[in-house]
Amino acid sequence: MIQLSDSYRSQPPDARQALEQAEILCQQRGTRLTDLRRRVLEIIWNNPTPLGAYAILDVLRDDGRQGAPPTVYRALDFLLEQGLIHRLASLNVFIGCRQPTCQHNGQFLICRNCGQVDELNNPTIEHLLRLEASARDFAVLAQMVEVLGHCPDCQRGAVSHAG
Amino acid sequence: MIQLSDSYRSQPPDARQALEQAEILCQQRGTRLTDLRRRVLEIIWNNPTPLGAYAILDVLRDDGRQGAPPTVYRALDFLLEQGLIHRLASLNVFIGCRQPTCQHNGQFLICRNCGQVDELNNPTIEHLLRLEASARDFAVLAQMVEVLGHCPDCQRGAVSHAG
DNA sequence: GTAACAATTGTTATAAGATAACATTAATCA
DNA sequence: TGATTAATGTTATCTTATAACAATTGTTAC
Repeated sequence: MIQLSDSYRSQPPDARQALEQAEILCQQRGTRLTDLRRRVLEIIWNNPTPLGAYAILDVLRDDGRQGAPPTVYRALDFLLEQGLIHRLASLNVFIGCRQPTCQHNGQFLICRNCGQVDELNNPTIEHLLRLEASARDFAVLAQMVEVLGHCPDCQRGAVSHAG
Repeated sequence: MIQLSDSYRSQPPDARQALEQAEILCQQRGTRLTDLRRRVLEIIWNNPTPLGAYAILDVLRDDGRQGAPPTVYRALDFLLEQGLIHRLASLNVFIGCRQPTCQHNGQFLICRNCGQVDELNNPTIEHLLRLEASARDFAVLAQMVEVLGHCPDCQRGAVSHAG
């Protein structure tokens, strides 16, 4: 009997809630969620699909903020360190983490058509990878599990593409 | 009882053998393994660690060949299509496939220190991912599973870094 | 409060990875 | 052989990411 992981796409991402949680987490950890960092996190959560660094920069500039690539990348580095966002290496984009309280890597279903991403958290997969690694004396720092394909909507012929 | 996958690092990669097999596969499929494509595959296999596109281009130029980025990327696209190489998205590098005859995605243990990569093939992980996907009506095109960490040698304090 | 120090952000420049568009050459086939 | 397709050459450009240093802001000791 195989247990599937919880799904998170069904719970629509809530930017406000994510920001509140981030605030609390950073306070607990003694790290500083500055204006810039909070705003970057908010931009990521507000978008229906994950954004690249330069797309985030564009929004910051629309805000009237100054900024160059390092501005964004530094904020992203902080958010990654705090486990508040994930980076999807196959698309070079960033997505808000649905469960920032627990250390995890997550697995992602990425739609190539519309860019929508579903974050899973199947502990068996994570466990199996750790098992394979330790059987080879390999010390794991991070796992990247990304599944590329087509989401249900796009299979049905929806034509909206990622913005 | 969990079954671990075969390991491939123990079998040292053999460029000549890989090229022979590629030749046969392309012949069977009616695709053309041209001089350029064969040479790119050979360059990838000859290197102990996976190479990026521009590193491959450098070697081609050392050969005395003409070439620009598209030259390499087109050859890489062909080799990817034929399943003769894999692309590691977390490092933007390319590695020869140890079992090009069967359709698979593979899992990779990538050493952040020395760049060595071990290709696994744990069918359970692949199966679990397909299961998770189909439970969400997600149509899978490709899986990307990459584990970043430190290989046994580098844990023991070997200091050689990726070239 | 203020000086000293650390952390964050601003700024310029550039590195690294990838592709678009079109010209040229090589292979295949009627 | 000429027409057609596939592959490669070539130039330019786009996207992603980081290095290096300056300016600003926050924090702490006094």
